Amino acid sequence: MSSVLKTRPNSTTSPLSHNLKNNSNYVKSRNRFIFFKQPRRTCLLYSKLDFYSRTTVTHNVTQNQNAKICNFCQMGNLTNAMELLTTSQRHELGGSTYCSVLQLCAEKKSLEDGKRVHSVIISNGVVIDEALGAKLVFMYVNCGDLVNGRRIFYGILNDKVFLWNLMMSEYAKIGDYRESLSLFKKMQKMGVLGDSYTFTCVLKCFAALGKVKECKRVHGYILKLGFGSNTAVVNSTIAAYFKFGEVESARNLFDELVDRDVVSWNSMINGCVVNGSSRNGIEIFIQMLVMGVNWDLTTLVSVLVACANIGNLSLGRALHGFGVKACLGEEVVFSNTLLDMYSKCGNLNGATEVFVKMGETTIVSWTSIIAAYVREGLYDDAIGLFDEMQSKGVRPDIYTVASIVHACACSNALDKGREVHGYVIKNGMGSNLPVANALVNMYAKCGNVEEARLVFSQILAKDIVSWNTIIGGYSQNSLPSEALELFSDMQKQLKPDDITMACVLPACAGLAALDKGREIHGYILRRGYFSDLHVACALVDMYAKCGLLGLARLLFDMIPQKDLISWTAMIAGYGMHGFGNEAISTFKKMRIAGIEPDESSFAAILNACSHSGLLHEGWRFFNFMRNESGIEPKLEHYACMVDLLSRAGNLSKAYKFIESMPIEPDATIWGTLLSGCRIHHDVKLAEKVAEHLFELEPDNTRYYVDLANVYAEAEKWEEVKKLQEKIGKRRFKQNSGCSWIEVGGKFNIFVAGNTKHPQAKRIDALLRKLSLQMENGDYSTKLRYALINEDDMEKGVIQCGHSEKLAMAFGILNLPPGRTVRVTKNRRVCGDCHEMGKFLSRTTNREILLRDSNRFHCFKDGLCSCRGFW
DNA sequence: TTTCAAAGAC
Repeated sequence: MSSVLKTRPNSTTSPLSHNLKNNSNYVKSRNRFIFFKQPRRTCLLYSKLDFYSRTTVTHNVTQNQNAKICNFCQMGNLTNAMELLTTSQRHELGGSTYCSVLQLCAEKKSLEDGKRVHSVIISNGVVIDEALGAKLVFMYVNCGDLVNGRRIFYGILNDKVFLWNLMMSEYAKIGDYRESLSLFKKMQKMGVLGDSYTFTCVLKCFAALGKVKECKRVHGYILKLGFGSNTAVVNSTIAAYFKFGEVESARNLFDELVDRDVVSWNSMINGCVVNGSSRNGIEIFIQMLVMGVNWDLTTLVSVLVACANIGNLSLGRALHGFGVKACLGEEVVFSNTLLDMYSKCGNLNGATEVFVKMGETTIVSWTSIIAAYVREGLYDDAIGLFDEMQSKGVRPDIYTVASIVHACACSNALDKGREVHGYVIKNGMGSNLPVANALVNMYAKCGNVEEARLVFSQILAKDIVSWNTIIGGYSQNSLPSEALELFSDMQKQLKPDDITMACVLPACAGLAALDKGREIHGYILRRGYFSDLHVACALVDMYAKCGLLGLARLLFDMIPQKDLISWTAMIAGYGMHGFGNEAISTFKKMRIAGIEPDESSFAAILNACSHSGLLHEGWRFFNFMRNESGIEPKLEHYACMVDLLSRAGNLSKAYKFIESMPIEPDATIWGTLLSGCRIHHDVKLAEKVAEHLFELEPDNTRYYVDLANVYAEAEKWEEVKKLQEKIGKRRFKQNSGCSWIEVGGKFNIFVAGNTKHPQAKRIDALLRKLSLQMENGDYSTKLRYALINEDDMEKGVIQCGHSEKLAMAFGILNLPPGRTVRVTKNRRVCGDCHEMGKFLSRTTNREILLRDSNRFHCFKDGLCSCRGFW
């Protein structure tokens, strides 16, 4: 083995590459158990075989013919050897001649010739004794025909351990570890004693099958048999322990190993790297250098992977130099690893340079360069490379497919994603988990939840990634109930991890499912997941959206390394609760902490300003964003500004502002101005604005309702009637407005005019009583609001039964005195209910927290925290 | 010995 590595790494005239190229046995055999491949051992074995041939096959043949054939064999001339063999008479051929030709067939991997030799042997009636049988087995196995190899092997019942090893290692090589191990059992039954090669193979098989106990038992057996200091055996024991994550045991074995070879060192380095301690792997490599141990291609590859894992570009570059000096530059595996290292260290140029300079490329090279582009967010380029690769006849494998599907997911390329899905099905890759999971993610990210669910349901052995992906998919597509349902299904089969938490918490936030959120928080604390930034941030967001702003702040303060997203979550939390000034001071603190806002954090701060009516501050942020941060405002930013202007009564300014926008205003922008018109009773402008809206979204009921209310509030009843008729003719499709309240972990959902609830009568009685009190007291019912509401559209009747009112009344009736009533509504709160909320809070001495689709309303002592900004 | 899949803010 070490003969390949005579060179010192720094030698400029390194024959390493030369050796690697000319000694084809080396590279290909590195990971195989088969000992024939090792030059020295090969000779040993061959001489053994020849010995058997010479001693056991009878020589009653013409020496001349046999000598000729053997001569051809020695020269490697299979064609001539075959011709002579097939044209010779039976009596002219000796046993050793068949063996020589079979040997050559095996070397040349010519199964066809090998089979012909076999049939000649049969037709000549030659007795297949142990030696000839062994050669036949060797030929078949070496040519990849394990079935025939095994048939003959069993026929001759050979007790020579090397043949058993051959069979076992070949089965292990093709991944049939069970067959390999069953051979080992048969071998033991027959009383054939295993040698170091046998145990190396047995360990490899048990390790591959994940059989920890069996590996340890074999380890004990090995020690008993005295193989405890055999380097090859210890090397595979080290590898086995690493496979099970028992880093300490592996380390101890290595430390106690006297004759360490390069494989021992490589096993150590690679074991550390795959067990998540890349730094230790690098340290061991350095130790190797210090001690002057020769390294090889495998060493460099493992250390490069370590560099990629921890982003150590400078060491990666140094290793690049090492490799080139050692003439490994032409090794495709080296280049592939190098390419991936540059990419994972964030150096796309380096990766591209390696790729371009590569003489020979493989599917791994293509996949790595595609993944490099995906990593940098250059999805279209990645897809372009994918197409280019295919046009060059390189067929994508599961790795390529998983990468490209991911690119499709990130760039919303549903059509391309579907095309790749077709390729996956056609090529039977659908059962590969990373591929299937990537597909689920792609469909979900492209907003196609049904197809995501379909692919998910077809995965037979779903893993944690599959579950997290589908739960996250539902969360992101605003289907929180489905996400929570899947979360509970998942718990029946798997233990959720930190990523599950980050996937499911937004669903709790979406539903304002405080009890569920608290339960998950408990789980997070028990498992120590709070240290994960994603989890912590999702938790802050969840509490803010469930109305516990103080707790959100407390948790936010506990995050040691706050990033842009956590700051933004907190700013948005303050904003939706109407704490504009706190949002601003948080924004300032963020910048002091050295974190610069992006367009999302500007959206959060502008929203906060608009929910608190902070007009001047809003403008300041807007200008700062445009002029100093150099971020081009998007629709959501413009919407905040229109909101601020129009609420403050600057309606014509707002109109001009919209007209001056460099991007096309959407319905949300115009809708915001229409709301402003309603607040300030500007009928004329409202009509003008509504025209835009009816054109942009003719099926959206909300804008008809808003305009109708503008008319109603101006007491233009004729116009109201006309609009109602217009509405009546249209058939609107929409989700119904509903409100819900969580009591005792159970959701109570109310829709407008709901009379089917078990407590409907009690609720109705309470609301009637309160309405009467309102009319008699300070609260003159704002009838104008009640004239028409979006919720009334479905029922067609105006009634005192809006969902949020029902939910608030239910909360008061069912929650203990003093407990805050938390209600969530999927649309904006109606004015009538808003008044009722204030009144309820005073008469029942309760705090009522109502979250509508826009923000929080905290009703307390007859007042609302929104101060009219909603 | 190399290539792949899941999470947080607006």
